[in-house]
Formats: sequence, structure tokens, C-alpha cells
Amino acid sequence: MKLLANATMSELSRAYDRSRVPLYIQVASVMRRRIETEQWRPGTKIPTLVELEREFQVARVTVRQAVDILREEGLLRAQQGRGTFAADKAADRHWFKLATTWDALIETIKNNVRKPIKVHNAPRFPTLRDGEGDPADKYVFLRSVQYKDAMPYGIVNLHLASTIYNRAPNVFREHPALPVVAGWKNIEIQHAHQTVVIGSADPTSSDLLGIALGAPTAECRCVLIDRDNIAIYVADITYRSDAIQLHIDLLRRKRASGGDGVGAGSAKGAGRSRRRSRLQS
Amino acid sequence: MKLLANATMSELSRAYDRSRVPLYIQVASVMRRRIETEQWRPGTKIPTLVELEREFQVARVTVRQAVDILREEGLLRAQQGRGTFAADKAADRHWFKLATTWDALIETIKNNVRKPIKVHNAPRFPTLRDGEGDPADKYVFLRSVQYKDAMPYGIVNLHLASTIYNRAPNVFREHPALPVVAGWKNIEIQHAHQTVVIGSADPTSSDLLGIALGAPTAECRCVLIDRDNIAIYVADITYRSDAIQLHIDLLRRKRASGGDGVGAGSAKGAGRSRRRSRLQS
DNA sequence: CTCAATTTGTTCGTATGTATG
DNA sequence: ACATACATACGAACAAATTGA
Repeated sequence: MKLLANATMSELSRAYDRSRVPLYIQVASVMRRRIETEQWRPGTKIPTLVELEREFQVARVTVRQAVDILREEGLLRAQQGRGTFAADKAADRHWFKLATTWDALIETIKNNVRKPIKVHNAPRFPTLRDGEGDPADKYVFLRSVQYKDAMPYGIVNLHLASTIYNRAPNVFREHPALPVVAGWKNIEIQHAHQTVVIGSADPTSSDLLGIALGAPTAECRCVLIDRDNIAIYVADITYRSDAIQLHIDLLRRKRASGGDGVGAGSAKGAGRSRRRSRLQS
Repeated sequence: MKLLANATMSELSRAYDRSRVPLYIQVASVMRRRIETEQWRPGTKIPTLVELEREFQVARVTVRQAVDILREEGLLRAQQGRGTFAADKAADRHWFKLATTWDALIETIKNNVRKPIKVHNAPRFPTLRDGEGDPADKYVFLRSVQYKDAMPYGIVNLHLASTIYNRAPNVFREHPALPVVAGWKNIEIQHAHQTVVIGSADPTSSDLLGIALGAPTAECRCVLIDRDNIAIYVADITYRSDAIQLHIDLLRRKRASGGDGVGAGSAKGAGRSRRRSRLQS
């Protein structure tokens, strides 16, 4: 135990040199993580101020500042004379399962609670990389914010080929685009993929999602390419990092229905997946 | 353009209230992002200090501090009288493609450059969640760091069931475990999955990966469950967030598995996009 | 070559925030 | 709570390098 404490503090001070973020925020980050990972169990007493001072090698006031931050966040309750306690129930983070299959994606999007956002300075074209097909002649740009319980967790920036959009402008203004496109029999999708990287919130995202500037985000790009190799649907989606998770079933049964079987929906029960015949060429 | 600047700055100040991170670091974050996304093209002149002051609504000195950070990082060059310029070539980030299939995962791991780390205070058991099977009677804990060009990008914390480990202790000490286990015919894997969430660096990770405390990370958990529903392999892997990406083919064709696009290394050349229009956000 | 405009670099004074003991 | 030291942020003025007329 002593060993652990010593190791931790030397690592902290070294880490502090590397980071320019104020010390009490760093300490708060470490403590927040311990609460969220339930390393400090919900409802239980956390180490005393003196112990924390020693572990982090910081002054008492600095620990207190960190504690104050977490109190404001509702993760800690401090009680004079008794101690400081972790919140009773950890907030359910990572509740949103990013889709890893076509069917799951469609299903997910259907259930979206979204609000369209007006965009003034829309880029005319998406920036397409290798393997993302050729640009269409013209695109329509749509932006919307996704909500759960009035809490925004994602921003969708969509370039939709005008040829697609013009088939049903009113529908696209009201509903998520992907299920609509997917439902059309006469559109043949040659390729569809999704790419995820970790980014950080720019001013716009930070404002729309209510997170700090520079806070980590998941940046998903979803591209649909038609049989003429035209990128008809290019969505850049920015998620709050604490809202999402990604679950991949590594052993998808090959024997299940011609190898095309799609397992692993987004929810626990999973199992049931509808066939995807219409998109097959 | 004027509108954009105004919108950005009000958002920045609002965002600033939300975050306690020093202003010049926040400004640096936004600028870093612009360079990395090539919104500020490599080698070209970025806006003048005066323009940046106006856009971010901060004092000159604050902009300068932000510029200084990025100069140290090699992302900007400043020249008195001329201007400030973005670095010539953006670093290749997100080069490591996280595997999304079993075969790709095995292949990826085979190519790992890794260094085992001695662990003193190893947890005896992994904490298993719903759907992650039952714990084995006993585990061995192994930790290693993954490198690319002497740059650490991932930390593997592995709980390996002792029954597995004891079959070939020396092999497991020298080689990545997964390909070894996968190669054994007499082990039947009933279930294997990988979960990815975004986390932040604790003191240990921050030290081993050389990133700031609290910097975003990708936390991958990979679990193998045998036919008796025992979790024989439980790996918690922490990656630098800027090293990794995840690519999912949504329309998985039967034949496509050969070149599933999920390989270990090297981002292919450049990928200049033919049309560039910044996704303003 | 000089001049003026532009742009980065530096300094001062002041106020507030951060961290220690 | 206090005294101390240093970091952060502002505004403004000034200095130095570059460019083009």
C-alpha cells in the first residue's frame, strides 16, 4: 500500500511537468476517474484529506479545490467530522452504443430524438479521402443535434447528394436521412462504412454539446457510396465522449445465414436481426 | 466571415466559463485542431495575431502563449515581420486501425512491438461485467507496452486464466497471448468481444504513454469466453487517443474479409482530397 | 534606398488565480 | 485564515523584422 502511494505520487509529479493544466484540476480528474470506474465504490468513504495530500503530494488547499469541483458535479459529498463520500450511484455513462452493423445503424437512427439546426456558412462539399468515392455534383448540407432526456450528446453534419435530397426535401427536413435512403429500393449502395477517431471539441461543438472547449469527443464519419462510386451520403458526427461506447462481437458466426448475418445489435438482448436483402447488389 | 468570427468568439467565452483550463491552452487546442485537420493548410500563413486576438477575444499575450505551445510542438513556425505558418506536413495521426474482426485482431497483435512491464501490485481478478462470463479460479496478470518507432502508444493489462497460462508460461512471457491461444485447437472460444470507450489518462498511463494526465485515451476491453462460460482472457488496453482509429465496413460482404482494411500499421500515402471545403464548425 | 505598412516580438502595470506551508 | 510566490490574463505601448511601393 505504501509502495502504491509512492509510485502514484512520483508519477503524478512527472505527469504534472508535462501538463500545463492546473494541479487541482488534474487531481480532480484522477479522483473523478476513480469514482466513475467505481475504484471508489458508490456511497463509501474515500481517503481522508491527509491521505490524499500525501498520495498526490499536494497541499491541503489543492485537494480541497479538487474535492469542491467533484462536489459541484455531484460525485462527492463531504461531511464535516465524518469524511468525504462517493456519490451513491455513478451516472450511467457510455449508454449510447455506436452501431457496428448496417441494421443496427438504421435501427439506432430511427429512434433518434433530434433537432435540426440552421446553418449559415455551410461548406458546399465534403472533404473526401481515399476510399470515400467521388463527390456528387451538388450537395445539401444538414445539421442536427441529438438529444437524450434534453441532454445533447451528438451533432450531425450531413452532406447529402442533391439528387437524393430532391426526391423528398420535406421528408429529409423532418426525419433522419439514413433510414429514408435505406428504405428506397432503387438506390443501390455499393459501399458503406463508418470511421471513428477521438478528437476534441471546437467552439461550436463545445457550445452545442455543453462540454468544455477541447474536451474529448468521438468523431464518426459515415459514408455511403452508390454503384457509380459517388459519395451520396457523408455524415460527420461529433459525440460527447462520455456518452458513447462501441461494442464489437469478434466472433460473428460464419455459419449464420450465408456469412452475411449481422449479430450484435446495439442493446444487450441483441439476437434478432433483420435481413438486408435490398441492399445486396 | 465577420459573422463567423463573432459567432466563434462568443462561443469561446461561453465555453471558457464552463472549463477551468487556462485560456491560452484552450486557444492552443483550437488552433492545434485546425492544423491537424488541415483547415489551416500545411505550410501556409495563418491569420495574424491581431485577427486571432479578435476572433478569440483574448489579449495579444494570450494568443502568443498559445502560439508558443504549438511552436514547441513543431506545428507552427513564426517569423517576425512575415507571419506565422503552419507546419509543412501534418503528423500522421490515427495510424493504428483498431481491429473489428477476429482475424484482423490476431493479425494486428502478431505484428506488435511490445515490451513487458513488471507489475508489483497486480489485481488478482478482473472485474467482470454482465455478459463477460464467469471468473476463472485463478489468473495471471501481465502488462506490456506497445511501441511504434520507439513511441509508446498502448498499454496492455491482461488477466489470463492460470489454466491457460500454465500450458506454456515461457511462451506467454515472450509473446502476445492472443495469437497463441487462438492457435490452440483444443480451446473452444464460445464468445469474444471488444468494447471501446473514451477515457482519460491516469497517472500510470500518462507516465507510460508520455501524455498529459487526464489526456483522452481509448480504453479497449477484449474478453474471450470459453465453452464453460469462463472468461479466460480479459485484456484492458489503453491507447493514446491520437494514435488510433476505428474503421467499420457496414456492408460486410462474404468475400470482403480478405482485405477488410484492418491491418496493423502504416497509413497509406497522403490521401489528398480533390475538393477541399472546410467543414466549418 | 527610403518610407510606410504590416506583422511578430517584448515590456510594463495591474488584477486575479493557483499553490505552498 | 494568512503571507508568500508564481502563473494567468488583460490592455497598451514600443521594438524589430519583412515587404512592397
